[in-house]
Amino acid sequence: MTKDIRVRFAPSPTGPLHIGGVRTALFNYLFAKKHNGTFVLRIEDTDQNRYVEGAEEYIKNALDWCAIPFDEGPGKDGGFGPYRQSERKHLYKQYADQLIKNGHAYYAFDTAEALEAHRKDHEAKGKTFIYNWHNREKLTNSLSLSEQEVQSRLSSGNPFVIRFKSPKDETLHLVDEIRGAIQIDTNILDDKILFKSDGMPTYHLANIVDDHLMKITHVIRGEEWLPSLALHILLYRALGWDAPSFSHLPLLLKPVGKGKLSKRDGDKMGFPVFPLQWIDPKTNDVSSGYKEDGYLSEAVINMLAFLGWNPGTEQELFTLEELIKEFDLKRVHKAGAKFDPEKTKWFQQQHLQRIDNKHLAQLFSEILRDKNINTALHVEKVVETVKERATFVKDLWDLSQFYFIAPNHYDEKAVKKAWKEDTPNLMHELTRILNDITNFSADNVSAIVKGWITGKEIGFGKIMMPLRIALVGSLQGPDLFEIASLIGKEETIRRIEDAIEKN
RNA sequence: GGCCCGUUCGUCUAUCGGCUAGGACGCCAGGUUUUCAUCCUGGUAAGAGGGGUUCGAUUCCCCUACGGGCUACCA
Repeated sequence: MTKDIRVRFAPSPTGPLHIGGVRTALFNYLFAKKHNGTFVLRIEDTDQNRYVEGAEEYIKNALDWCAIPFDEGPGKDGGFGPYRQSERKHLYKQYADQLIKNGHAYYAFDTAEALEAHRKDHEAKGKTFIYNWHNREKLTNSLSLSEQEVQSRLSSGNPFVIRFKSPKDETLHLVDEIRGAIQIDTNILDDKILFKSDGMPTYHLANIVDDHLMKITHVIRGEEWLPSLALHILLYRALGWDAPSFSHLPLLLKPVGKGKLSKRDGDKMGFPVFPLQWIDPKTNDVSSGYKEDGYLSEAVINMLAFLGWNPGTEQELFTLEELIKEFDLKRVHKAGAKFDPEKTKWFQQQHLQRIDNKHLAQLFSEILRDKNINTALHVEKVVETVKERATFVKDLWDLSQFYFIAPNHYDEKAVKKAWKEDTPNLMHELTRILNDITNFSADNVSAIVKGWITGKEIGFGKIMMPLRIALVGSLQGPDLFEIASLIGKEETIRRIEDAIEKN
């Protein structure tokens, strides 16, 4: 029997979940579902100073909207809870103690000011201060101080941290599932703090302890963690635990310029960087979200999946189910990807087209309701005629409002181009023709009107263009006979008479 | 500065030693739509540079350049 696959998404509740975080969550989700595994959400709130009200709720709502729900997490215990690190606080200290006992960690009493002074000092000499074998003996810790001194400091309440004792002169052979073998010389590692003076573990300790306790088999996270991989592997070894497999995802970069994608890029270029809208609780600043901007979650997910991954075929349009079926970590690209808002729109447009007319009509009806449009028209038919030109559901209104509201003004350029001196007479004649039609289907009206035009031996444009102006108000829109048929004979004739009067 | 990761059209990417380097977005042109948009067809455009290895390198190795990340009692 193979081990059950368990993955986790472990965001820090320091603000709204960024689209890059959603991508990380998505890849974890896809991997888990592909292998019938479990997707765990763990809230990494060990830094109390950076905690932001509402951030956890936002994360959950975002995953919800994206339709990538977690199987286990806060409020959904699967036997490995609690899932907030702040609620697991009591668990970590014992492991830090164990590491001290085994000689893999030590107490350090250096103040932040003292360390800062060391850094400045080294910098002035053109060197980099690293708290490790180079100088740990010269600093204030349980390796340099006598045992009595350490005991007295501890019992007198002297603030301390616990640092990992990085091994000397060793070459680590690490494996990343996406990047392959990586070698690290342990001499360049610093003695990272595992346990803070406020009684909380740092990310490094909490992460390893929780991943172990929660039986995580595959760690899939952002590339910013790659430099910490050596430390993490060393921690597993020091604790005597088997390490999970690691995959580091490439980062999402700015559409233009240098660096990774940030909130400011979205503000500057006018595209959302967050799945859901976020209102900063302190400043009341509003950051736009894909949902509120009218994007379908399917489109956003599809777009995100293709940032750093591809199925190796030429298919680009995927449903979530298809993504699960095709997903493979081995096909994740290594290099960072520049975010492209234009392509996102394309995915949106494509996914909108895939919604069936009935469902789309339902979505559109909500907009009509908001606009107080009470219509006897068959909304599904309306949607059918304009759908293909829409990217967002909200586009449907601009594209089809003439169905519901007769034109109250006529596009000037169009009138100038198509409304000639003889037009009123022709339009009058047309109303008489239309009035005699009993079967007002698009096909029938089309056949009769076209036959009439042909018989008169005048250009189609002389009739079709003014008719379009009369029905739509401008020279655009779907097939004219479809429109006429949908709004019906009486309304069609009324609009033509209106146009004659007003032009 | 140090360490790690990366580098194919403007952008996202395919290619796992044989390439006329394929697809998608964007852009341009033509066609369909007797309108506009959609749509269809076509076009534009790429292996960072230099050394090796090899009969043959985009593909393997090295160097340089460039890009990215990390270098906190943040995650």
